[in-house]
Amino acid sequence: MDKQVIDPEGVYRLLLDTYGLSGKWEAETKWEIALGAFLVQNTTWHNTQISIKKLGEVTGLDPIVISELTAEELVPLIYSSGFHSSKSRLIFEWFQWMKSYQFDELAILHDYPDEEGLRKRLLQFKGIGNETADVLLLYIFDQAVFVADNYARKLFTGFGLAEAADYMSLKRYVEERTQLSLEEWQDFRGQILNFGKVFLRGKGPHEHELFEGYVVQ
DNA sequence: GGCCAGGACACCA
DNA sequence: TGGTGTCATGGC
Repeated sequence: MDKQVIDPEGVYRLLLDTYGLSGKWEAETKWEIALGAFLVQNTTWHNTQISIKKLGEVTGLDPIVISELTAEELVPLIYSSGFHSSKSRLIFEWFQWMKSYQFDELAILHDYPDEEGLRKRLLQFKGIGNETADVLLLYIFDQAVFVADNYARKLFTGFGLAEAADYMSLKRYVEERTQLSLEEWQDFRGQILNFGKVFLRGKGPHEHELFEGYVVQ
């Protein structure tokens, strides 16, 4: 039984056709998305939501109000999503940085016109690594990038792609072979999360039926 | 009661 | 460059 060869964009279409779920990030503002991206690190979305709710009760998720809190004042608000020491510091640093640009991401894009330069700047924050940097580029700065997180690597590993073993290798592989609109890139990320949470669960990538008929090249 | 979740980082060889 | 310990809460 020969497997059908598909490219990374084909994987996106396959997820859409197979499961038909929405990949949209449910958030009111980009501030909420950034907070979610920081707080969810190595934590469940459930615990993240508890923190965001508490932050919302105190600050209204207003970036100006948040930027006036110290890292110490942030700790009890984000306690339930774990790693409160490092995450509170990161949130503090992030909103101070945004404040220095009058909370205007377009002003940041003006200073960092190329995606690589902005990505390097994001990686300078302690607490922002490859995955969070790409999430910020994708949802805050509207850059067409691929987030090669653990679920993405499991997904592409399941399709037999050797590059999926390494974050940057998979990111480059997918980006070089895929032409999507910004909204589709954002949806792609959401589709992969849905796949990981809802369909992969505890299964290893090779145990999922989706992988039986296809290989990615 | 151990294990892990939508990571990142410091330290080590 | 690659492997390992650490940070921490909440749900199962």
